Amino acid sequence: MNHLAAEKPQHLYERVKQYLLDRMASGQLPDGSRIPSEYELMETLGASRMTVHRALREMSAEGLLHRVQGVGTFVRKAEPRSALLEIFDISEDILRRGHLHQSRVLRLEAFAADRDLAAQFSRRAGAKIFYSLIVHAENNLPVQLEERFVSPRFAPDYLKQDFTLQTTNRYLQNIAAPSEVEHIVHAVTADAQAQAYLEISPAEPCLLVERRTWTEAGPATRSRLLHPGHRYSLGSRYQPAQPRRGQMPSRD
Amino acid sequence: MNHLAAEKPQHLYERVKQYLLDRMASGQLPDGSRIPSEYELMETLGASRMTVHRALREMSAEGLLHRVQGVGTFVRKAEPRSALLEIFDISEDILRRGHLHQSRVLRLEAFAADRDLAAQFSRRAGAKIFYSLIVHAENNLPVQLEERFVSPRFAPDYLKQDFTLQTTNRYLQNIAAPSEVEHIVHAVTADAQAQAYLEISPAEPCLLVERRTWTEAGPATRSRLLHPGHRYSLGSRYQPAQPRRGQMPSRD
DNA sequence: GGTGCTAGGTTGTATATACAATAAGAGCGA
DNA sequence: TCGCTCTTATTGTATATACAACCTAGCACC
Repeated sequence: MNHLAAEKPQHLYERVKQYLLDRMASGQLPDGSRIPSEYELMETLGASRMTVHRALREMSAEGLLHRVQGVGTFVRKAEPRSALLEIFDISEDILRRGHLHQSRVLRLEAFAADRDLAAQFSRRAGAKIFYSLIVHAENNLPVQLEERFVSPRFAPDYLKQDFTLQTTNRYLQNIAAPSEVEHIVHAVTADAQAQAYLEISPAEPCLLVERRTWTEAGPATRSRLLHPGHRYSLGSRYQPAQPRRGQMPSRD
Repeated sequence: MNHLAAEKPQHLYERVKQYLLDRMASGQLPDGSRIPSEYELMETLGASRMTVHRALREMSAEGLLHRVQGVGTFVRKAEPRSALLEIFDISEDILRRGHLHQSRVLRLEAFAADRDLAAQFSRRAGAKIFYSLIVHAENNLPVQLEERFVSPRFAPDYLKQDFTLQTTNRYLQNIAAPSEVEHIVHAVTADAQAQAYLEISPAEPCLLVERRTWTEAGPATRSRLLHPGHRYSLGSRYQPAQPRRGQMPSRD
């Protein structure tokens, strides 16, 4: 548990990024302001221009900076492209609306993975994988069917938890933040059992969010979050930062 | 139609990318296969290793390739899905997969807005609003029905454009980047007409992305992007930035 | 047979250098 | 004042080089 925020990244170009992120966070480089030129950063940080350039180019691609050839590099308001899917803890979502959140744990068990599932967790067929199936309700109306596979290596005590008190998501986040996350959003129809759990009609289209996470040690979790289409949708709203004058060359 | 595809990228590292995309599209580099090493590409394409390396690193960051130090570089299967909130230009998405993109403009006209729509654009009922309805196809299969309302104040020449040559998205982006964007993702069933345009069955669940943009001058566009659920999904994959792990919300 | 070491191939990072492309401003002249 | 050119600052691309990190396969050794 790194209560110390400033663990130094290993690579130099990452330290350049970190340096700028820190200064942006501390307010020394506010939104829209111009940051030091590549040459200045080169001297300040003792890195070569190519290394500084790489760091800035990547931060530009990530939407954190905006660069204009011949002019300079500017701070762009952090683009919460992940706001839509980064957190995705259903209970927080519901509580934020001031509604009642309840979980019903339908299954919580270990089982032997078939070949496909085992392969996704980098195991041999038959390896033990934890499994949970939970219905989340908002004001007593089901809004999410959460099916989750968890690597025992990642969360050995998964089966001992009481997930009516704490969501799986929060529990797993507290073990270790993933180093990589993948989300895929589908529109599907639920199978008969899922329809029963969610108390919906057969014709109801559903949003299916497939979420997979990895840590440095390998695959950690795989989940399928099924939402009734008429009760739930995903949204985000944000302001991309813009340079004060002149229009930006569309895309960096 | 998409003469865009044949256009030679100007920069060398982009040509390296294009070379690989072409070979991936033509089947010479199937999903999962190993691509030539940096040294081999260096000799084949006459670029330096650093340039090849940059191209591969970027394609890896884009999710097109998978690289393992000490082993090699492999083609990662390109699923038909768009990066969730980053690009959202369907043609770029399709072309990036090396597929054929075609647009069919069904309607492109002005009409008098009813009260609700007018209110969204901060106008009085009866105000003139531009409207377009376009089907986008990937390899001759419809993948998106794009319905769009545009403020005449924002894009006065909207109706004069040929949107088979340039997507609405790209045209509007070139006018001015929005200062604010909102996305909402729903799961729905299409109405009869949309089913016909998308060539899907009545039971097929669809992803509906509602997108609204604003500029400093006020509301600019409002769109509804409808995707057949079995042909298209939205996805994102990323590595959370380092400082984010275990980070406490600015208490110091 | 197993174990450990080594060599070779591949990707990852860092640097110095060179030149190109772009934008803003200084200076100058009509 | 207007318009033009030149200079300067800054970012963008390309290359050669060096070394580090990592994986695999093969081989010697016990």
